Amino acid sequence: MPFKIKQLDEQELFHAYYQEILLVKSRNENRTHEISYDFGDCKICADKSTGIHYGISTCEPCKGFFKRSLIRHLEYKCSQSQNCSILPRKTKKCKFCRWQKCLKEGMSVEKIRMGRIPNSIKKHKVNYSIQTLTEVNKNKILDIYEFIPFTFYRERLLNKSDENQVLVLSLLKDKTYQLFKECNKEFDAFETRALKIIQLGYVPIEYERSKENIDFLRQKFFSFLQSHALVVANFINKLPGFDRLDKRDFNVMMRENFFSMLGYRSFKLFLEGDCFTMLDENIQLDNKVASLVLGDEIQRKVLEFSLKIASFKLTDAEIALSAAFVLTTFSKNLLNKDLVRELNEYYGRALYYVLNLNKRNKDFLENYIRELCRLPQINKLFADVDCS
DNA sequence: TCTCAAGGCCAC
DNA sequence: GTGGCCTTGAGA
Repeated sequence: MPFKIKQLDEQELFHAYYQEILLVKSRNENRTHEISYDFGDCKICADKSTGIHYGISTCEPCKGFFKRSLIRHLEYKCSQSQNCSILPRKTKKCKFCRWQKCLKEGMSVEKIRMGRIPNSIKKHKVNYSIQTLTEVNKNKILDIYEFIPFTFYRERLLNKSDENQVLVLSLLKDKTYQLFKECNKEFDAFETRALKIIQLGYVPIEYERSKENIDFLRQKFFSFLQSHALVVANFINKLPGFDRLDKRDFNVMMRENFFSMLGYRSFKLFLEGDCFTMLDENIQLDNKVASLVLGDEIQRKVLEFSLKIASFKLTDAEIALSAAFVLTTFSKNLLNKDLVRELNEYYGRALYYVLNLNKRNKDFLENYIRELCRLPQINKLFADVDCS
């Protein structure tokens, strides 16, 4: 998996590369050699990938399977519980689960891209001779960098190739975006609903300020927060590099960013001066409900802040990377601070890369960062609400 | 011109 | 039906 930030320590990694280089050397002595770009593992079955097929990195069999299934997938049925593992080089894979995994990983005919990938990204030409290799000193890792193919690991070790940085940041952006989208499907549906009812002429429902109503809504709000916790935990668990967090730090990260994450899930639902997040299929967490649940003052502050963030009209990729960046920026009481600092470096750069891609100007960046800095304060405001 | 993903073909 | 290999054609 090219997205894992660390599976081997640097010594192990260096050793692995060194062995690989010696193997390549024995096959290609004294000639110019091109090391092809490594597509990594097939996203469906973890076999060796042969390229980008229907939008994602897959092996030939999974490419063929997806192609055949475009017509046949309706016939597929799972005889187990629809969570069969899709293993490489096994012909008896469950077709239903394999097809579901193709969809989940993002295979689609809409993502078909013809033509070549720019050489600047895809290939790195290296010239070497026996002479050079025999001079390689195992203790001087820097000397060997010139022979290491472009990979995420090399980026981590080298931090000096512009081309590779773009590739890594782009992969990180895509993966984070995909994970966020996956976790936030429910809220995306709220957005569709919101746009529809705004078009029809939105009128908020009135709730009487009775103790009974407040208790009822608080209970709904609490259940809503429980399901939000599951979504955030799932998102954090799957983010590249975050699997290295231990349980304690994971909990700290969850606690210290719980409501910031709710914000990132729902900023797009702040429309027309109101909030269109749904506590369940019937109850909208609009301004009036929020006032009953949180109290007037907190509701007003949260609304003002959320409308401000909503006004930036962030793209989905910006939202996803901001969420990951915030998680690593505002988690303070951690044991493994170095790890989170390292993750913060990556996600911060990926976010900056996306903001640049979207041609965000200096004013935008300054204003956005200024608002981001208010997140811990808003988070605390929320956390102090007594929902009991 | 070259690269590479899509789709075709066919042995298994 | 699967998957390895080949041809085709888009695009850098």
